[in-house]
Amino acid sequence: MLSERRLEVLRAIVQDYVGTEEPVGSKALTERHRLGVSPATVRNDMAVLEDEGFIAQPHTSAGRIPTDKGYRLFVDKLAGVKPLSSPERRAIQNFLDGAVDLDDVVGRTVRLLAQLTRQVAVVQYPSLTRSTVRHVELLSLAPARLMLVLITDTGRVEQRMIDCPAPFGETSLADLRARLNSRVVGRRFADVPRLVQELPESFDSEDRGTVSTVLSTLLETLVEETEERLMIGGTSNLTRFGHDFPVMIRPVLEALEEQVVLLKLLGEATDSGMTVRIGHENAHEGLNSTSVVAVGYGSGDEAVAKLGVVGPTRMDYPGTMGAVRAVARYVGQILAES
Amino acid sequence: MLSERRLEVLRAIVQDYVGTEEPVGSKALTERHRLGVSPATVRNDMAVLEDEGFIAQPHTSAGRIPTDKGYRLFVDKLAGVKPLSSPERRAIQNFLDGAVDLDDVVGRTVRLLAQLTRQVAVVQYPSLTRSTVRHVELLSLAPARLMLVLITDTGRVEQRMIDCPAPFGETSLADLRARLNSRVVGRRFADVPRLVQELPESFDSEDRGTVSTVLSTLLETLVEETEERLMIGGTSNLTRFGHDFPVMIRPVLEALEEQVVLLKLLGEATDSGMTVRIGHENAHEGLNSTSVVAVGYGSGDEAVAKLGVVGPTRMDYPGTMGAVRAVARYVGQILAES
DNA sequence: GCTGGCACTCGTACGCACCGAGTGCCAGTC
DNA sequence: GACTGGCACTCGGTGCGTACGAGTGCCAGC
Repeated sequence: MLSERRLEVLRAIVQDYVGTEEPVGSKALTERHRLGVSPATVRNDMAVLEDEGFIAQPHTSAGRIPTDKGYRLFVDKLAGVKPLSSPERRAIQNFLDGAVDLDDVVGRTVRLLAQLTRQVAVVQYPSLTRSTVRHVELLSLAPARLMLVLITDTGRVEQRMIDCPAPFGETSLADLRARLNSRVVGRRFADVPRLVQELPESFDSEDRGTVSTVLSTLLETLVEETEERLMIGGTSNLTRFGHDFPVMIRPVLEALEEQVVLLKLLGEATDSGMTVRIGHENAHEGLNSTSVVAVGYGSGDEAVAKLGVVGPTRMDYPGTMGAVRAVARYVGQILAES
Repeated sequence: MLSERRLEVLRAIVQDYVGTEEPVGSKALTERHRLGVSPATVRNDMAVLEDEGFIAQPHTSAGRIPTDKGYRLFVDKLAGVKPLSSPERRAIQNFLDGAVDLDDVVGRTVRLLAQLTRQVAVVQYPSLTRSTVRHVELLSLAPARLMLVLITDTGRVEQRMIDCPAPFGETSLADLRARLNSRVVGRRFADVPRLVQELPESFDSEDRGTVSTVLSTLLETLVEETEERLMIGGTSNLTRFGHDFPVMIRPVLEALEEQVVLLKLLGEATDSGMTVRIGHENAHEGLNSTSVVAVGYGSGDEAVAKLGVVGPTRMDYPGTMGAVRAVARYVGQILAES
């Protein structure tokens, strides 16, 4: 186990490196932090920290920089989450309150996060799996062509075309619409399949085919749309990545374009509490020199989706975590209100 | 007026520079192109071209590179639009055919364009102004709370909540829904205001307030949503920008994040035909070292939206223009079918 | 009007010396 | 035993001078 002072040295190294973006040496450390010991002692501590793999030297005769493992220890043990200032909180609330619909909420959230953290922000649209149904609408576009519109409690709307096996009268349509809604409105998506299972049986045999088609389209929509959408922003912050950035930035931009990668990234975050993945802890290779801070957010107690930021491993973890957590909370509130 | 050969020299310079990304000298030119004259003659021609402002030297004793004005002449007079190969055409069609809904069409288009041109692609969602109404749906969520859903012929769906001044019965609702649809379905958005103008008068006085509210919400939606959405992709292609790219890329990424800027950019493109804006021809400062190739696309004869790419001024104009034009055509077809 | 020749420019690459931040180690001190 | 001051050493970065060569402009000659 590392002594208290050595941890203190590690903390100081992380803080200085994050601030200056330059390898930090023993002398500078003692000058900028009241460690109460001489540079020589700090050097000894650094040697130990390096042996343990928490810091490294880019080359001999240079200062030390934290390794992924060093950041990990810093995040887990040495740093808390820095709460936002109250002006910041107010600004968040004001900014999010102006949103008019779900797209707008997500869009504003992305911009907000990117601005607060000066990093790339990723926000997942509220997931359908945990949402409930607000309304199902059926429209007749042509005698044998219907449109199914599904509205969720989070304000999301999905629509699908349906080609019916047989013409379907307005009365039957109204009937189906009413029965469908009475069964599923207010229910969770996960429960819908069970709830509509026996619906076709109560219809005339001539309509049964269409009813089945409608239901299977509905179920398909539920499943397909669980494949989530997301929005990203603040990519210009990548230019602040570092000196050797041209080579770093490419794979990151590429990873950010792969929605699948990002969804997996957010998906890996644990459901409750904040997840921080540092450097090589990220499964995707292109993100090996980035850290991801993610957290779930939701309209109620439960998380319906996740949001987070992607930035260089050399980031201000306490500040970033504070911003991410605060934004997630406010977005949750906004969703609950609407 | 420039002689035929001088134009030929300019064309050769543009082609070589686009290919090599290096200033091109007189000797190299004569070697790579059959100009039929000696380097010395080419040098004279180059001096003239430089006087006229078509090419420039980064520094004395370096080759020449085209100026914005040079590219302009190249695009206008010296180069055509390079048609895609038929395998490419087939690939486009196959790729776009798999789309399931509007979001998917736009998403696929962006990826396709980015991949074909190896540049940043921008696709505007089909505009509502020129679309027609496929259906208007009204749902009663609570006694005095309605939801308005507007479905366009391009497959776009917009929804709005409405708080009614007074409770609104199911019968009245059905009545309003029917009358509304009979008036506006198949009509262009621009015509809707006129068509629904006198609708409230035919309702009982107690319902009239609600009807007016509904109509004004509908009109609002039409107007507000004319503020278009768009999707961008292929930003990782920016890394291929050039050597001095860190300093170039930042303002470009920033510009790309400003939807307003992009919309203006596409908006400036003329309605019919392809628009190419080169370097400083772009109003936005951050895009002064990029060129924008944009074209309108639509489901019928008329353009409903625009798409295009943003890349370095040093781009393969004929190829890019070919790809943009081809993609726009196929997207138009897809939209017309659905 | 085109061409070959020639002097000139200037950016780049390379070698080299110097500087200084930072280290590791060791002997001395509390 | 832990800390400190001192010291030799390493090595990347910087500045400078030189050599090189691509490319130019100009001019005389065909």
